[in-house]
Amino acid sequence: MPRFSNNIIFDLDHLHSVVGHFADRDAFAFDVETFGPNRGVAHLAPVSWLSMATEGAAIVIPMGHPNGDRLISRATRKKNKDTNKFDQIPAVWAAPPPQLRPSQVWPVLEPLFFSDRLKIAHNATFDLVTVAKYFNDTPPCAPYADTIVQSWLLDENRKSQGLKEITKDYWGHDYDDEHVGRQVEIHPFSKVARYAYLDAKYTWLHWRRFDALLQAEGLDQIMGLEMDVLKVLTKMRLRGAKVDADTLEGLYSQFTEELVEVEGKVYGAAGARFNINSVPQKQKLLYGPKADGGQGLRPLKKTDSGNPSTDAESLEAHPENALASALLEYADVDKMLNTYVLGYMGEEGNPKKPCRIYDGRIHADFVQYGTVTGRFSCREPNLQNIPRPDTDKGKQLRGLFMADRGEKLIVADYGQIELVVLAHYSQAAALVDGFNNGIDAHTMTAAKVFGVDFDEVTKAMRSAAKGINFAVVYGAGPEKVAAMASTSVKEAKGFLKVHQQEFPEIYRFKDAVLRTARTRKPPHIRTLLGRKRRLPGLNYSQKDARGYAERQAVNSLIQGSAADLIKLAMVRLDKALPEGMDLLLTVHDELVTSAPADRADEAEAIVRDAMLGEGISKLLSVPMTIDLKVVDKWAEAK
DNA sequence: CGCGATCGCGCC
DNA sequence: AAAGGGCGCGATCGCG
Repeated sequence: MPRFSNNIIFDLDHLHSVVGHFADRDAFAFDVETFGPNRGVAHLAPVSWLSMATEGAAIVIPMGHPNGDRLISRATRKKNKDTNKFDQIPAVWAAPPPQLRPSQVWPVLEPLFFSDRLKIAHNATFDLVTVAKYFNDTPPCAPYADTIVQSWLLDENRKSQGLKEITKDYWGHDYDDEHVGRQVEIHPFSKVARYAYLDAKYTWLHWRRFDALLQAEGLDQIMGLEMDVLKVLTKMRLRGAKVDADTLEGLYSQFTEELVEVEGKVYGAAGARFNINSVPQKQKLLYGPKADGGQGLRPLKKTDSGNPSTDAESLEAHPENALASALLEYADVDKMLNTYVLGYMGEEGNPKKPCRIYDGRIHADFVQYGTVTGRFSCREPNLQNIPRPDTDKGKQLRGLFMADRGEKLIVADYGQIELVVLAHYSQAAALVDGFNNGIDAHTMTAAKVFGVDFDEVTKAMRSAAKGINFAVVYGAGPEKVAAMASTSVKEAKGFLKVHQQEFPEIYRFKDAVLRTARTRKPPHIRTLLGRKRRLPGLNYSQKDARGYAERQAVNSLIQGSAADLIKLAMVRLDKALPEGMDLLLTVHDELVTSAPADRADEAEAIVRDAMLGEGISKLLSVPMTIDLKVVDKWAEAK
């Protein structure tokens, strides 16, 4: 095989011989180029290029690229007389060279992609799910390595973990100034060939480099967990979560109607029509002098740029004002309709708002490298911020996510996972005792802070204690605690002082975390399973900047350890689930699994063991708990 | 017209 | 710069 020369495969004999060479190696990197309107939707995107690389060699396989290299007419913009907008006229290229067809290529690759060789990709879930459609919706099998996850474990604070960015940073090579990968089908053949080849080549080079760095930093264990997680995420993405499309249509009508009605209320109260979503206009109308048509209200707080805030908290401070109340109503309906209902349905003819439901299911992208703490993020759409079923609309929206016919959802979430982790690390006696005796953590905190028995804790006391516990985990000050407990700042200071007396171990723990973290180079914490969060700010000389880093450090240890635990639970669950049962969603401390209705009991036991069994519980000195419900709709849990 | 910043808000 | 940690997304607005 040639050394990293641009080796393009045009015929089956060549393909066979190349695949044979790759099969002789333990590991290879691969990358797909997709095209067409669904090029970014992994489970739909058709592949026009596959590139592969291993030690000293890389190849590209074109299979349907539409362009040759000779330019016939360049891209232009033309004014459309009807729409009065510019139409993009793409460049026209000479005919492409004859290429292998996908139906010829993939069967030859099958033995390699389903072998025990290590398959390496950058953002591997995308490539694996993309390739799956050529193999009966089955993704290539493990073992996997993902250079985007490696890059993230090595530097979680990096702005972008994209292949182009890290290649520039680590190798000093900027090879995609023309953004060829964004839309390969508008570029000439040779340019795309070179691009695809470099993607695979650098994926390989990054893997080698990162693998050594991860070992050197003691991050190989957590990388192992993440690669097990990757397999689970690939299955989740392929499966998707079923949504009730008919009910969704109904919600569209209902919310649209309601929005029009509330809009009328807003304009009535304002005395005129205006751009109802414009923050500057709302500021004028709410806080401007009455002489100018404003309401003359007193602002509660300011935005970052110094203007009076129009957020819900500010509007709620004026319950007697009709405009403020109407705007609150409007914002709620607007959010539900535009972010959720239309976010899933999409808008006809709006490429920025595509329909997210494909086969009756939403195939969200749980982003493994999406946070600095180790949690997942989720996008297109985000299924981790669906309204809770506490309100009518929340119930309706969460109720869209339902079990398939003849199936049930098993919804399980960890109880107070962050406080359990805090108890484990701090060994705060009161907290540990509370968890050992199955007492609600906020009630326990309230009893200690207010000096009463557990059964004497009132709602208000528990609510204040909840605020205090949040303050501990997030590092909030007395002002925030006061706001949460709706008391004075002075009283909140008192609460925090008593808390410190009753839970001294927590404060000693925090100090110890920071002391240790500061001595490391660079300053960082390590979570329960060894994940790093680097916090250079811990050594800043400026007090408030350092304080911010200190809050992040403590929170990252707790939040990141909780993330480690649920990731481990996901891997255990996926391994234990038999055919026909699937993990669908993961929401920080919650897992949603589907199973045949007549096997719900079996599924429940599997979920319980995955989340609480020996392999998990041994990691903490405090007992974990879960709240588990078997339901038809997600909204019915809780 | 595309892009980033800002504001605001849904979740854990 | 930041005294509540972590996200993604929609609408607006100003910039190039």
